[in-house]
Amino acid sequence: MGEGFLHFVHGGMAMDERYDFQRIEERWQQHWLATNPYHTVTEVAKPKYYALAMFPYPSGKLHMGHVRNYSIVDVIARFKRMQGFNVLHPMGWDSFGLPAENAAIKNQIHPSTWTWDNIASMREQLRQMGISYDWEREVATCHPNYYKWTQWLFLEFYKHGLVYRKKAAVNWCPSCATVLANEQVVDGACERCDTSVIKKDLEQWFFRITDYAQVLLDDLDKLDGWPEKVKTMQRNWIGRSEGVEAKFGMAESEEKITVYTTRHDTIFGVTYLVLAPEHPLVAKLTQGTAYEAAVNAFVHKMKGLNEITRTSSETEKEGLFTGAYCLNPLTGNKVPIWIANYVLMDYGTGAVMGVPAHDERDFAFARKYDLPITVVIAPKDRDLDPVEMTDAYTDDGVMVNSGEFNGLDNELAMVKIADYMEERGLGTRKVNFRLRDWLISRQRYWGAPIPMLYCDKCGEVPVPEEDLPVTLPTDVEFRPGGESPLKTSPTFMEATCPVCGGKARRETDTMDTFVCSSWYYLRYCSPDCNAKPFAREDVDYWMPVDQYVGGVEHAILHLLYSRFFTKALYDFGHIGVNEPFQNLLTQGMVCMNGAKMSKSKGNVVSPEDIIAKYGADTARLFILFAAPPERDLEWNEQGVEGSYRFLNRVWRLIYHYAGKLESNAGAVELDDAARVLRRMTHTTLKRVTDDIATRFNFNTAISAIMELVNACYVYKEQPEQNQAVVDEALSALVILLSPFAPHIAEELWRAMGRADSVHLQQWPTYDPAALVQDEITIIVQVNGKVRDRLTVPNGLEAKQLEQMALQEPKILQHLEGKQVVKVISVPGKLVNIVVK
RNA sequence: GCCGAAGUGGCGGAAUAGGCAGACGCGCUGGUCUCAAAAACCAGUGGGGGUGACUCCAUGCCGGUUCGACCCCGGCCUUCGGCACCA
Repeated sequence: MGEGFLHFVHGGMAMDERYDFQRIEERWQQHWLATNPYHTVTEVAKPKYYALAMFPYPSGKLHMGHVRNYSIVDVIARFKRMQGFNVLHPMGWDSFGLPAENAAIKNQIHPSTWTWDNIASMREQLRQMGISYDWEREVATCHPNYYKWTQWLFLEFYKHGLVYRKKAAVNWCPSCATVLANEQVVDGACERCDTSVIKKDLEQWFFRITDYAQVLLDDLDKLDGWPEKVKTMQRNWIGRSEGVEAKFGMAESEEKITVYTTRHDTIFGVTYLVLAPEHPLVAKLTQGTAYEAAVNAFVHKMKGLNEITRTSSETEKEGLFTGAYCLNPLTGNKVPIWIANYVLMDYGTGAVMGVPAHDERDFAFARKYDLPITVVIAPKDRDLDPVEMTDAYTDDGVMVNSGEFNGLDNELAMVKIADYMEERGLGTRKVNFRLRDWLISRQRYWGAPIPMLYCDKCGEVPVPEEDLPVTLPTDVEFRPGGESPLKTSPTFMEATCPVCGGKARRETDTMDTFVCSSWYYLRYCSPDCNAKPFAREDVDYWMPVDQYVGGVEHAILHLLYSRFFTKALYDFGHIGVNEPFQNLLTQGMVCMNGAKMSKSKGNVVSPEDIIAKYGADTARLFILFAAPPERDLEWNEQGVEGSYRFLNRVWRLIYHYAGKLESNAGAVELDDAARVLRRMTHTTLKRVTDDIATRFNFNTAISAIMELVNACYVYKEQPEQNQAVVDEALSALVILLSPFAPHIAEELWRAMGRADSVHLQQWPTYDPAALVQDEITIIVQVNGKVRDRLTVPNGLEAKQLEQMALQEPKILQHLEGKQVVKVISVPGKLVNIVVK
């Protein structure tokens, strides 16, 4: 046989007959804790690999979703490490946030105490999982050494004009008593607590993410390693559209109303115009008219409605005529101005034109209020009669009733009309985005304080860099209410203006926790850096993250904000990459009885219990075996027992051989059984390597390892066994198992007499020569149906196979009375005989 | 409504490039061992028909391409996820 990459088993550590997972896991966890074998440093000469799981909020308890997430990344990290990469695999805590503060109010415990206690217990649980983290890089966003730099970055964005303060109608969650970003409002409700969100007019801080809308959209095309689903969701969220802002002059004044439309080819068909109830012109148009009272009542009613009912497409369209008219810029026709619930003030211009013939929503509205319908685009195959129409016609067609544009395809008219309007000052082309600026102010205590001051003389003043961090005061009261608890701290509020030296007032709002999590992957590169948020040389080496893994629930929020941060920091010249995450894997949920595991559904299985009962290796193995990573996973305790049984089976196999295999005295001719086992060893090496490296299909990788174990058991029954072949198989087995079940693999490795760690081994490569089979099975089909199997020498050519197939008695039976039309012969695979 | 993903045994899932459908595991059935049980080990396990060698059916449904389709194309159905008055 070949020289083989492995040595022989000759007794190592004494081995228990029983697989005592508790003792084993504890032993190696202690060892890893003491030696931190996964500590990594920047080594420019070595190829790097940055493996990252989304860091958790420290709720205090690990759940199965965490276990799955971290197990997946750990396999990748261990695999890459064994392949010779310098692997960065850090862990930390997204540790600011509301639950800590709610606990403070409820239990009279300080958020800081609550949080750090939780971190301690979760860190312990992670250690019990045996994940290969570099614990020296641990970060916590609530630590002053971290949030100092969050504040520094805020000021950096401020300096570059990407942070501003404005008064705006913002989303307010009455239950959380704070404002929310658009992204945190789901179906008009708070994404945390599901309470209906209301609008409040407040002075708030914003990040100018809209400046990056176009590049955030464009660069999605570069992210080949991201799931299409996530990119689609981001594209959707950014919501780019191209259209025209058209100016409608008033019939009886000099006012102009600007509307935004993407269907300027239909402007000739405008029969009414609608303003958002909040539109500033509404009051002006109706003041002192007969319509004023009714319109005011309508506007008042709309303001009282919450976000859900107001923006749901289920909601009946409701509107009211204002009594005013404007003029169609293309036809000069008088157009009535309405207000309606479905027009939103914060998109476009807050005013839309109504073209019932070619827009579903306008059609419904026009039918309801009996507004005229003018057809301006005709389908090629029929005529449209406004009276007969039951639906708007929204497809392409030929222009009609459109003056000089009649007869053109509407797509061409789109261009011509835009040109026409621009030439005459009737409108301008405009690109619009649905993405809004990111509101980051939170009226809560447990967050990074926004480092700004207000001076009566100098106005808004940033806290100087040398005064950072602005630390959270401890003399605050926690009580439910709408004001930041920081306002209850006298020592915090009062400050000195760094510009004039006079009295200044501190900003009391804290930052959205998504700000903290938008750059933590950079801090991991140089967690101890004191002069900057991160050291340039470290970031240059480690970034981008090679593989990021987390739940799809962050598809927009965290992933979009992080991309924005990376791009901005790139533009400021602080980092050399403009996308943070090269490859993204969105793992599926952990379910039980068909529903996502959750407290509210009462179908939760605690990782602690599973680890206590079966051990971490079993838990990891099952969770990786039960489904591929992207797919939802159905938890099944019997499946867990299966994984536990498998580890026991491996244990007994090694136990059987440990100390009994002796050094082989040179090359021996292998018999059939030994050759089969050796081939199995090498096909398994290939399969497992491919499954991990190219597809992250850990479930099939584990299946392959199981098959190798089964093959070893079969070979164990051989009276004459080739010890070198067995040793090679067992060594491969333990190495292949090591990323999945690190504790037992280490224990077995040592029991096999190895002095060094299995986790420090080089990932083995397979011997292609060992895969070669002398004889292979060829299937023989007649009309595509399998009729026979032939065992033939490997390497026969098509013609030879065909001849052999045509001589088989079984095949001849099927050919009887038929005529052979054609024979397809694929060497190494099959022969298909087509008959009539 | 729009966008996306997925539908394969009793269950979780395999089939990597269009070539043996159901790997691996769970469950179940039978057996060995045992006073007995558990564990472990061995055998079987998609459905129908046949004593049998065998044979027919089968990857949500209908059609197509192909010597050959779980896989490619067209049309539907169902489930899940996202978006949802964005002008």
